Amino acid sequence: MSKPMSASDQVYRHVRELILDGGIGPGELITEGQFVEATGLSRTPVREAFLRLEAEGWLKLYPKRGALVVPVQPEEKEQVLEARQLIETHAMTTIAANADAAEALSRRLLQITERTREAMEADDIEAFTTLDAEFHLALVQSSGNDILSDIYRGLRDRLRRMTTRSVWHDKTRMEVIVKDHGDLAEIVARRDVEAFSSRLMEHMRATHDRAHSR
Amino acid sequence: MSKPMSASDQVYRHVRELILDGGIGPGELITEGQFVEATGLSRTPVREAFLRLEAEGWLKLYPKRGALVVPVQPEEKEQVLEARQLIETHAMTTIAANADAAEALSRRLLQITERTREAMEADDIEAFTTLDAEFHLALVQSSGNDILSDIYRGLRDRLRRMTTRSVWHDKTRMEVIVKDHGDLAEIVARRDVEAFSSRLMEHMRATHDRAHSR
DNA sequence: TGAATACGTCTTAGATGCAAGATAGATGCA
DNA sequence: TGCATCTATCTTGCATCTAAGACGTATTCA
Repeated sequence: MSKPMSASDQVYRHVRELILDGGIGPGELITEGQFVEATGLSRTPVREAFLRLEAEGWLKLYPKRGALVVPVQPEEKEQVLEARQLIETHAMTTIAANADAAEALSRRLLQITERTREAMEADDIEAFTTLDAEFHLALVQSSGNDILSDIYRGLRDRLRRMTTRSVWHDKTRMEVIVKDHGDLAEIVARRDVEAFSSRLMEHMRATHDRAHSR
Repeated sequence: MSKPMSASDQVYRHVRELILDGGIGPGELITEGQFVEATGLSRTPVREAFLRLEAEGWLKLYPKRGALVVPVQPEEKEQVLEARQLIETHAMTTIAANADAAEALSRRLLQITERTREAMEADDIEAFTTLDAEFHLALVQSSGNDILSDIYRGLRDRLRRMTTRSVWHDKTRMEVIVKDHGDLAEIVARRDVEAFSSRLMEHMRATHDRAHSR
């Protein structure tokens, strides 16, 4: 890996990972001191990491009090899902206008899906989640709009914090995900935007929103 | 105003404004020292501002060398416009599903447009641009998705750096903007998504993309 | 002349010092 | 006891210091 990995980068990733994986928990109040002790570094890099995390919306800094891990609003999941749906469907619309692109993408997606299935069979959760992300990102990226791709990545991170870990450990659920991805790839080949949109909606609901009521 | 306005906040806004208004120019290399001198503050707050600006994508920090004002990619404007179009149209789609909401929004938009016209006639550029932003944001916000609203705000800032200042000083152009907004508000009342989408596209092209060729 | 290298300067990464704001718990008073 | 206030402690905002990386330029050597 080609990483400079400065001290503040390390702290940044460390804290970020804790937040995303739920190791810290929304609403919790953390301090610089905690991580100075934990990492053995000085306050400067810890401070910089906190600043960055605040800029990205994970923390809210309260002067002389500490840093609050921004709580997840109840409506946030709905909104993130809506935004992801919007961007992915838009990408699909773009791609559907070009038969060659659609075919190439479909092949690529099937390939990723195949690797995802292998990861599942090998019980490699790490690889599975990475490939799941890769699938959706490949779709968005193939539309060629880097800005939307960046936004999409951000949305995915936000969702990650809200999705129960158990999802990625449930074999049945993993199978459903692989099947969904296969279906979606096939729909891409057919360039059927409508079908794609509704199938994607089901897929995301099933994955991230087990107890969807409305 | 309810602003804590810490030292680093000040530097942050100062530098950010310079970048957005073109006072610094893409591709330029700036250093902490410059702003330490300019502001009389110490390196710490300047550094924090730089960090924040990097996190938001305005600067790229090169270790031991300085901070590069991220250059605008030639395709970036296209992509930002596409993303804005996507989000605004999506908002319109949501709103069109609810007759009452559509009517309320339309009224609100006409109101803002009226104030915009007044600003134009009073030659108050500052107020004019603020109200222009308010118009579009009101539209997006009325769809109720805070996350999309935040994203939209970010897109607007990016665009600001790419839009010639002259746009906001050209009386003719200002008149066109006011007229466009009036049209859009009226289309919202009619709940005609298709018309809205194409009218919006024209509007944004005319405003931000004078020399659109493709 | 031309390439390698040594050196001086500029700039930042990170450590530390200091002072002030915020809070919780102790203390004093009615 | 109940309430106000005082104080010790915790935490951060900002300043400053050290050291090391990156470059440009001058110097040396062939």
